[in-house]
Amino acid sequence: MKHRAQAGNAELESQKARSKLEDNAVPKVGMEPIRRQQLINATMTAINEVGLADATVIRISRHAGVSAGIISHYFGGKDGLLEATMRQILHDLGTAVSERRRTLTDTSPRAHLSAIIDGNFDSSQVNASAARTWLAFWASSVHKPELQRLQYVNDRRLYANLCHQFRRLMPRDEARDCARGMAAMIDGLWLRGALSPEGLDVAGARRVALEYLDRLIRDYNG
Amino acid sequence: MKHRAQAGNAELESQKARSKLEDNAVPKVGMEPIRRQQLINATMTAINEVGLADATVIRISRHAGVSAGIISHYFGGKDGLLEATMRQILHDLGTAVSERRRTLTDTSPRAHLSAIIDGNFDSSQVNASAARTWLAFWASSVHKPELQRLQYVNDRRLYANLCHQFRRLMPRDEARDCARGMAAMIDGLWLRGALSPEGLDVAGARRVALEYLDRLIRDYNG
DNA sequence: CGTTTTATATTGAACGTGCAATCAACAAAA
DNA sequence: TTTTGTTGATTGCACGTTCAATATAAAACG
Repeated sequence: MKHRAQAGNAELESQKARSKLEDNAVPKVGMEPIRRQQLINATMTAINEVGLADATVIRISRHAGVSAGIISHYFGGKDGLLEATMRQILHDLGTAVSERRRTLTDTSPRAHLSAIIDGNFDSSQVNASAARTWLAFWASSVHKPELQRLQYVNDRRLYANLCHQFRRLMPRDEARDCARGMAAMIDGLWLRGALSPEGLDVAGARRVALEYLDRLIRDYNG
Repeated sequence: MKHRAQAGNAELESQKARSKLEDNAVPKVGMEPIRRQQLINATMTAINEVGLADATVIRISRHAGVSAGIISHYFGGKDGLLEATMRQILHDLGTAVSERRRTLTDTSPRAHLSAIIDGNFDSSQVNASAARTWLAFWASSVHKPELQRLQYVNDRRLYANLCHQFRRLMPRDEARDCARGMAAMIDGLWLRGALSPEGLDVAGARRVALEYLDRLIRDYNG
């Protein structure tokens, strides 16, 4: 398992350096996890470059350095790849958040809440590829039940986490509004970052979000 | 001018009632503004129904009760129609905001700011068609220069309006952060409303946004 | 007033393009 | 020999655009 993962990383790192000939000449076994990861990364790269509408299977597979047929082979089709890509992004977000919360020494509500905020602005999330892919999935999830389900689960998790921490500080109804507001603030900063040609100003976004957090809890806890 | 506009409304209102035969039998002059509006409305309806990716010219034109060729005739092509649709939405938003600010009796910063908030949650903006069309354009504006330009202008206008009002209450740097935060809050509530299957809870969104506003200005002005 | 001419409005079949998916063929590893 | 990995030409389909054809409204004319 460890070895395979390392081999995968090595493959990925040298992906651009390898020529097509080398690639053709070395069909090894155990490629599936490597290829899947390559294709997911290539999908984000392609969406960042030309948008979801023009991210064709040929374009994506070229970015991954493989042929187009591979996508159907490993993901059953383009839709499967897009779904896997969204899963990856959601998974990375979940990891970024829970990792920060796990390593907290301070267990106060404020500490948890700021860890949630920081996790949402983690570098794995705010780079141009991830941000624009997020945005594309937001838009298309509205009309694709499977993506909608993924988006909904993620959304509820963020809200529930926020609500639970605010609940430690204030009555239920107030906590609900605070969680609503905080979730909207995070998504809004995110959205504006994805739309901005310069990308998200992480420091600025964190400052605004944390200041909002402090205003929300000022009346209840220092 | 007045007559033509009224004829246009009459056309629009009876749009669904008229049969194709009637339609074919009555090619009148002065149809351009009517058709343009019909097609823009049909575009939003189609995007609401199946998303931007599946909003084909045939689907849109069927919604408008005309043939597909008309789109190229009046808008030069599908892209022209999409651009005109985004322009319409931005125009409606601008109108909703400036109308509320124009009729203010109270000229305090808080009154202006809450008018801006209310305008952004105006009924012309928060219905499912408009909200989902907004979302679709957000995503595609990233890769289409003309849509990006429109989106950017609108964005700066909101930010500048917010900043100007906050500036009346506090120093420049603080006002900037407040405007940043308020803009993110509005967009975030909007985004979450567009993603939610139940649509935007306008009353709840206004409450959260206004409460945030009051927290921001509490230290400076009652 | 009736008739011809011109301008405007609209259709829908035809066309070319570009896409995702398929699959026969091949290559290396086990 | 079987399993796993990969290619790329082929296929079929759906899309946006074009344009010849048609039909009415308005204008010009006698």
